[in-house]
Amino acid sequence: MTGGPVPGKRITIRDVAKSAGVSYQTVSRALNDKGEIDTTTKQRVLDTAKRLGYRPSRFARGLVRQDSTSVGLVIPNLLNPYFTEVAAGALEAARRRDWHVVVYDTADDDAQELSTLGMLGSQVDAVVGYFGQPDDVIDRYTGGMPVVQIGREVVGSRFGQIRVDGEDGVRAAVAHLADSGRRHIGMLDHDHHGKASVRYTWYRESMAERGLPTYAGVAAQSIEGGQRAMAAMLGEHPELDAILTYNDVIAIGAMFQARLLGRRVPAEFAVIGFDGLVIGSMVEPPLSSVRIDTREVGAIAIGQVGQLLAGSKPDIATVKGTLLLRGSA
Amino acid sequence: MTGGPVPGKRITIRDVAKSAGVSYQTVSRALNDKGEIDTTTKQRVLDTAKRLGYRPSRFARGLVRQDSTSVGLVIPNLLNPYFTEVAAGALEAARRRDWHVVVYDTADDDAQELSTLGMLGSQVDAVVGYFGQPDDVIDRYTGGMPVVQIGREVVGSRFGQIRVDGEDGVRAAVAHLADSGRRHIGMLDHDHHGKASVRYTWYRESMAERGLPTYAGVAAQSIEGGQRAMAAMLGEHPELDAILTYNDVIAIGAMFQARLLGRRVPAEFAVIGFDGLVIGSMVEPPLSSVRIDTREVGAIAIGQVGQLLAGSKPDIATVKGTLLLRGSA
DNA sequence: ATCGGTCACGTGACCGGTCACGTCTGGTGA
DNA sequence: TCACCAGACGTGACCGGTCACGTGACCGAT
Repeated sequence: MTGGPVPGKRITIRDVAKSAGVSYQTVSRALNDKGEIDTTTKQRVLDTAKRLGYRPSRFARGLVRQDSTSVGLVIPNLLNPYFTEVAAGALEAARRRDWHVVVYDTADDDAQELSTLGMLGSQVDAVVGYFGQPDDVIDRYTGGMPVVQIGREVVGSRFGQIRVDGEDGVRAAVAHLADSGRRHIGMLDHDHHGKASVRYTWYRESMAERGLPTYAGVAAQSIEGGQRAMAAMLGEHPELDAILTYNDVIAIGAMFQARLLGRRVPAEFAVIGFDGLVIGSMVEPPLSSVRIDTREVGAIAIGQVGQLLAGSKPDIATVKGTLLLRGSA
Repeated sequence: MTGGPVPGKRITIRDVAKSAGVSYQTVSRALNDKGEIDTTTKQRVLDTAKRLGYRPSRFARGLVRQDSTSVGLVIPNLLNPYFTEVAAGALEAARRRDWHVVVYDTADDDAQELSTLGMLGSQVDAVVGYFGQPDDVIDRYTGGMPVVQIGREVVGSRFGQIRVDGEDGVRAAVAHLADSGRRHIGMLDHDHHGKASVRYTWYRESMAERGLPTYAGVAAQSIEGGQRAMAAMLGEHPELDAILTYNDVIAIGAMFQARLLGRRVPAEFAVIGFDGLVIGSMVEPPLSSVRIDTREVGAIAIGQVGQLLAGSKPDIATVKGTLLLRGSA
């Protein structure tokens, strides 16, 4: 009557069989609703299975009947809509091939990333994602599995790669700002690992071409992060009349903070983000941004997985960013 | 020299062994960096493995060494920030227990949901999520696995359950609107399966208590959906001076549309959403809402999984919604 | 009475790995 | 020279299921 699962040992199909007085095949039949089994026997088996707290092993089950391909999508932060938009794009593309996608959040944490990659090996057939670790580490942890990296600048690994090329977009953004009379254009980069992003490089080069001074700051990739960084930057450089940001999330926070500090946007202060998120059009004023086609990024990633699984190494794909003017600049 | 993976058959560890002229145990040693193997042999094995395109079976590997618990989180739509906030809460709680969480998006599609649940059985140890299917169907597809349902009104199944109780919050919202002189308060419900949500019931009862007329509309759960529904509703009932919505995403679209149609918010037209999303504070004006503690929902869900895995059935948990006034009402 | 067919169930093999142990080889000390 | 030992590798069992097939009981038909 007590029953209940025993802590130490796993309950197998054979335990159920023994307890119910049948062979394990009969248990399997009862569990999987196959025919060729007496109704009363089936019920008895089902009852003892429940009483014993039996749960089938996902591995043993998967070992026999091979499921469809499943792709792991590793993203640093579910709360950043950019990643969920990419994920949605990948989901959609995978759906067309009848693949499954499982999403993993690494919380922007290196240890989590490794732990995730480790378990990934026994969960999916291929991995797509944004990784912080160097290639060789990822290689070790994924153990030969197809891997597609998004937005990584390092080239020439065995992985599939998608480059996000926002150079023209950033140049256009700077041009737009300068042409509308802005002279003190800053940039809020990410604060990741303490090294500047390529986006910052694009900004600096564009500014240099025009002989404009640069103002650099870094922000945590959240709305609050953008707010704090904007407050600090405006405190230090009140003369600023425009800001570019590493991404839209930071931009939204920055714009919000700038308005809190009395700057009228876009009249006195212009904001241009990066990503072109949908929610950018809902803030006030609607956020201008260097837009990336997130859906396409996701779709390309899935496409590269297909090529890798088929055994060929795909070319590096490039997705270009384009300036999207909405209202904040 | 050609090598390459053969399409039809899976390459096993024994294929590699045969091709390298060793036993499969030696291959296993080489692959797993175990000792007791000659360096040159190891290299030779590694080379042939790569040449053959060998990839270890995730199932066979998992069968032997049992990995840590992993929980599947099934959500209808990654693009709705409410779900990603809940997911983030669950991720955080799972992280504390050293569990893994994999996120599945069902695209609000019944077939996808079933297909996902089916594969889930061989991927995770427990499932948490928002399901559209009736309990018995879910029961069949999950095959005895612990399941925690969020936001389902049907009670009394074998699953863990989390109820989102926004009744007081909705009542407070209606009270607030009525007290500030609104008389024509409508509600935009979801359009799912054609049946009204409990949130709508709460609205209707609150309105009835005050003897106010009700105005009902339905919206797809997206910003555009909210826009369209709001446009339709204002077309039909221009006298409306306030709107409640099924969730914040709809509310943001609705508010945006109301302003496009010339309504000043909150002066002439009040909007109150449901969820209390972070991005609600970034729109103009900041969105008032019946706030749900998404982080807590995620954490409770993981807690219930723990209880179910331990063999006990948790009580139904209830998370209350509270009125959060920000600016749109 | 014998045969064939169906039903309910059991037996063996297998999926693709890992682990414990056994075996073989070569080198070393007595 | 021989026993001993350690390193390198192979053999068998096993993980927990599913599937193809075999077996025995029971039934009606010939």
